[in-house]
Amino acid sequence: MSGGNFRSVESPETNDFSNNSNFEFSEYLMIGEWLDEDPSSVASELSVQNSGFRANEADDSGAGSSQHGLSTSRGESGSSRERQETRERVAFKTKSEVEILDDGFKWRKYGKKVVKNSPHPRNYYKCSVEGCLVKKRVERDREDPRFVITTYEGVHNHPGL
DNA sequence: CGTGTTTGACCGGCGC
DNA sequence: GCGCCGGTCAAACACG
Repeated sequence: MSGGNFRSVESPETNDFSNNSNFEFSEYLMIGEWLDEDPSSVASELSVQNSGFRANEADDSGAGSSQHGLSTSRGESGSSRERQETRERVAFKTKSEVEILDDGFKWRKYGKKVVKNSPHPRNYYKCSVEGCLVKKRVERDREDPRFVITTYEGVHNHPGL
């Protein structure tokens, strides 16, 4: 991996996705956008939109240019309770054969676990940027392996935006 | 040499 | 109190 940049400034290399259908239509479904204190809106808001997500198989060169709307900065209210930042959870259901979805940021895998509820393993990623405590959870749909559930947790802090 | 990936073990919370 | 489940860390390794 050597994306280097988080967004824009893609390598001049030619993206040849022949064997693997690199559908750029990447459509993601916003499963839910809820806070730790508002789990009522889970799986309630379903929106189908088109973004600049791109599915890569292994080698990727073009950094997708995506500007998430994750900016629900919520001031800390709870006195002595939990840390700060790391509450916004956004689940995306993307139709992709690969789990490596380049959202424009670099992620470092820090663990893999198999949940009993799914015959597929769940991958845990964290932003490689220091100071950025954003975490990403990637999991496959247990009934539709062709779908990938990507859950973003937290907001990016690095000056990349 | 550095970074990131990989796998297993460990831990905390919750349920029973 | 123990068992289960999910989540995280850590050491080693692979690769550029």
